[in-house]
Amino acid sequence: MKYQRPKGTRDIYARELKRIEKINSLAREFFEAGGYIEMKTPTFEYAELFARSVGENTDIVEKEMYVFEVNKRKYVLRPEGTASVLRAFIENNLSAPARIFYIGSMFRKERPQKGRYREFLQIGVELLGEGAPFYDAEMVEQAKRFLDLIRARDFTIEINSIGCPACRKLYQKKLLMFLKPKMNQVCEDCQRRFQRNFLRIFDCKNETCQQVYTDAPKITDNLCEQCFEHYTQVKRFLDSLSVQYIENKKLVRGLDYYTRTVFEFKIPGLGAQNTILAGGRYDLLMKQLGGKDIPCLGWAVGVERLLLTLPQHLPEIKLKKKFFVIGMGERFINEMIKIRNQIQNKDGICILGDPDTTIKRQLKRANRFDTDFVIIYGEDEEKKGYYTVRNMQSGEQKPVLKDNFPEYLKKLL
RNA sequence: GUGAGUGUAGCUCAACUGGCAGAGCAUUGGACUGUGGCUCCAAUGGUUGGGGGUUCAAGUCCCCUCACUCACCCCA
Repeated sequence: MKYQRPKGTRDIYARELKRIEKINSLAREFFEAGGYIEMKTPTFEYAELFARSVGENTDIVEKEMYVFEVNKRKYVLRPEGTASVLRAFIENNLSAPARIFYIGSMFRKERPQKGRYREFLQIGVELLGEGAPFYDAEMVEQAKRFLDLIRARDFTIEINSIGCPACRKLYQKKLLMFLKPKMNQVCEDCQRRFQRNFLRIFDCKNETCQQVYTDAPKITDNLCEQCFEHYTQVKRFLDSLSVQYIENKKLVRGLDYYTRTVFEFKIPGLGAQNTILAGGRYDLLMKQLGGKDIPCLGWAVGVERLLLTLPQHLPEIKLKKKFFVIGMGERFINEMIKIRNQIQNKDGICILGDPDTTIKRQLKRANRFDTDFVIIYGEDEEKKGYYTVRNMQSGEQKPVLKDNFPEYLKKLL
């Protein structure tokens, strides 16, 4: 094999592509009905943008971005959508509150595994300029409705509050006091995590680490008064909205910019990558990127992971009927074309057989193409002025007068 | 970046302790000259991922390398 696609990328075609397009179009309708506008931001951005938003010392920035340099300027293929949307919001002087959604490829240079690619599709939404707890709850409810719409099943909703920098600072001290004597019991990764992004230790998959953390103080129980009040109200609104959720005090986020409410939607049976949708509040990011000091929140869903969880036939895709035109000799070409055009104009799928070959061979082709109906045209048909229409499933076959064919077609389609 | 597993025909996979590289499906042709699927017969199809080594002999053992898969890190 001479050429191969780059590691972690996919060639998407036929049914798979149709399913993705279907999800995308459902998403568009869904978000537009909710008053959101679609935004397309560039696939690449200046590298600084993500260092500042996602976090200087997250792995995404340190080792997972596709960085390239042109004329001494550093660019990256975007690893996520939020930073770009905020940048665009600021740069285009949009007014808050703004409701924006996006659909597009993101890029991360990770080792691929199940449900993980180096180029992957995300659908995301951002609600810029709303700080009230009602909107936290509404976004969770919106995410749930979206998954319901595309008929994802068996997902669980986990929520938590990771507070603001003020409560986190006090909490960090408390956690350190608890963990200091136990540091030698946790894995190397956790020791490193504690230095860089200390909340992430709760994400560790190591069981002995988790045992240590079970008794550790949680950020959720150490929120400042305002954050606590906010979180309480978010949960109250979720109850009013009849959203079933699990409160997971160990739930944290990998990106640096999150504050207060965070949530993840998980589905079992996906291997290690069981989070299909995630989001939360990021009240400080807008200002950090040079915009006004306004609170924001959002979520994003990984399309590939989503598709892994949906049964093959979902989302429903209307199948067009397939036709195959058999001509019994080159001199029937014009009539074959005429038949084909009639079918295609009425939104049917139609391909032509090679009139130089036998009817047997053409039928075989038609069969392999998974044809619904075959139209046969040859000397007999010419003489008597009809088309022979063969139903490939039942094998039934009958002559249809040329004049009646458009009418007959309508019934078949 | 780290670890484990797997690479044999277009696809799915066999091949004992190192001893002639095979089967099913698919493809092509025929049985069957304007009628596909089913059946039967036959044919085509291979640098065993690549390179090196050990050996009389390597798909099999050793080393290197590439790719894929899963997991870790990280994350949707």
